[in-house]
Amino acid sequence: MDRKITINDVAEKAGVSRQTISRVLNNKGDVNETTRKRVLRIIEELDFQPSMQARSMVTRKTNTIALLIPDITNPFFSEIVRGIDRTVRATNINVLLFSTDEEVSREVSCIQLAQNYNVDGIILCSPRLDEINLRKLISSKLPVVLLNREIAEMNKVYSIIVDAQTGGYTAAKYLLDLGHRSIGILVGPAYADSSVKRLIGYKKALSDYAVPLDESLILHIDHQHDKIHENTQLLVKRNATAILAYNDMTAAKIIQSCTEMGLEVPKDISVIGFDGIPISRLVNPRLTTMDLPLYEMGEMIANTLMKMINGEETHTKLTVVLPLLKVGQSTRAIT
Amino acid sequence: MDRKITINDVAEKAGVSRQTISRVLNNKGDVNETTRKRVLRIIEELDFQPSMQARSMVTRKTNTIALLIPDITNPFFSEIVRGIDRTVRATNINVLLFSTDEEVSREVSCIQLAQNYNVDGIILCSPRLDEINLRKLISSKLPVVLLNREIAEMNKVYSIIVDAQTGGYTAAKYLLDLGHRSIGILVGPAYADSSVKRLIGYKKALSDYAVPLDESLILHIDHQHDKIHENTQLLVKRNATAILAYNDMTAAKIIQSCTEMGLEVPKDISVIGFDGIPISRLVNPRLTTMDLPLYEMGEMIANTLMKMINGEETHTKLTVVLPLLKVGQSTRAIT
DNA sequence: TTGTAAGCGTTATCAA
DNA sequence: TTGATAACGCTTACAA
Repeated sequence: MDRKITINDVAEKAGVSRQTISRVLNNKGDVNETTRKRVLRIIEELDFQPSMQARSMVTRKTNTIALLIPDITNPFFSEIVRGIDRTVRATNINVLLFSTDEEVSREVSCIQLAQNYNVDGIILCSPRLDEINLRKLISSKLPVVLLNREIAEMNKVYSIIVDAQTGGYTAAKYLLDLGHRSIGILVGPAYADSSVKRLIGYKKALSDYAVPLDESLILHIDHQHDKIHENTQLLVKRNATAILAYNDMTAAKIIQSCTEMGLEVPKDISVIGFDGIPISRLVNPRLTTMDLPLYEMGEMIANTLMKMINGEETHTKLTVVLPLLKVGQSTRAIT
Repeated sequence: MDRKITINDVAEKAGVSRQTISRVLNNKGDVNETTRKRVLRIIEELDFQPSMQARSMVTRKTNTIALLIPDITNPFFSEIVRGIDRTVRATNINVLLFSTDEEVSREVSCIQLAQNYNVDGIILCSPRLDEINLRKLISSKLPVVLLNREIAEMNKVYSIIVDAQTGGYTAAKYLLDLGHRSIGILVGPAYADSSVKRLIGYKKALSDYAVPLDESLILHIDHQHDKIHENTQLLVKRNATAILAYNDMTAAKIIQSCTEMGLEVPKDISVIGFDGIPISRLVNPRLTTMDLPLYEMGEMIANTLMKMINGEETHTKLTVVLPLLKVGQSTRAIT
């Protein structure tokens, strides 16, 4: 039964103390060049892998961050995760991934877990987590970055949020400019801040154009059972000439539903997405969407967290990302 | 400066030894019911989070597995990851995610890192990693599961692979049955086993139908700079009436290129995808594709790895997953 | 330039 | 039912 090779095995074989091995490992303190070479050779020979656990215990650094997101298969998140991963990688930090499925109980236990792991920092995307648990987390010494979640009077936390209101406004305004007056909107669950904000923007645009608000054109979808098809049918039945989709994935499904109903996009009905994920360019017709710099958002998140971890003061407490209109072929002027 | 609460703090406050706290924590050994209650209350009060590092050091279990994949934004992987994550979660195991971008040097260092973390097991998807490094990993005591990679005479490892050959054969046969005789194929890089196998299946189908092989219809694409548009143009110029795509994402891009060239899919040209990712149902026209049970593959991978970790003998050393033809609207019979 | 001793926070083992 | 002691593998601080 072969035990794992430890620093002691290396020390013994090299005929030096384990402290010297440690010095070689960490390039710290002076080590005789001959000794260093020999130690390195022996490390290689024995295929010695220093234990991060043991190291963490004394350095109080794990070089690991926790990442809590609802669903890794959602391209919105996976793009951001890629940005985060690529960025932290350069600093030898690794990512512990927790998928939460937006279940609050799971989020709470994942946060606990992350703390058990003594991660150096945590990135949290969780629209539903209650304020009490959120504040508790932030009050701990652990550096925290929030994605799409703001919290008042907490200057120990950094948030990056999408300006959903302006996004909703811009998208609606664009359709209004195209002549649409009956615009349906499919937003996310009502508890999500982004849904609320998106609706405010939408309503503001309508009112700016003196278009009376038709509440029946506002529909909410649930993350789990989305019922896009039913909702699209409803909106069509209610004479919507354009639809603001919850996100690009939803937009693609809406277009599909329209096609199945014998409607052509954008000839018969316009559809506009949100997020600007890679797929938005691949569906047919190419989506008009509110584009977000997802990868770059991941970079910003990671960079800020790393600064916090290193104890550097960050002046930025909040980054607001503005979605930009990217015109594709899923919208057109009404005649 | 508030240190982290340790088991000793709890012990002191509860007026018992730390061993008793440990017993309560692990439900191991007898503890007086009154004591247990008190200890639990104090744990709650102090918000004590046991350190996994310290625990791991003595138990030699980290409850963590490493997951090495090329790219998390690729839906093929993110679906599988979701299956893995959901499955291991039930056993209180967590996932350390390493994105490798298919760079061999990074793969090697990630494997090292995973070992530094003393993970309990590792899931590896790395078509390019050299056999020497791979065998070295497998020879260690660490349980390993390979995705889309077989290795000979190694009965310490479990592989799950897609039957790319049959997949290529079935797809090509389907197109041949539809009357196509000039079938282009876009496969992945030549070093990837899956590309080679896919081509073998494709060629076999052609020969079964006595269709002469036209090498100019076989194109390889690179993971990084895919040049789908150029390749599609080439195939069209060479009079392909159908194209077998590398995967669904590629298929969507091919369709887009065709559209830009003024060709209609499937009227003018048929396109068939591979993998059956969710997007295949959302592009227009809906993709005909070789469908794979990605989520379930993730489950299988996770379950097998957990068995290996628990020291249970697994009779299965290899799972071959058969892609099934799922007819959509991107293909049609030639007249 | 190198070595010795102590300690990180937990569990295992044995004794009480 | 509980406690004392050693051990896990490493780094830090100090001494040689």
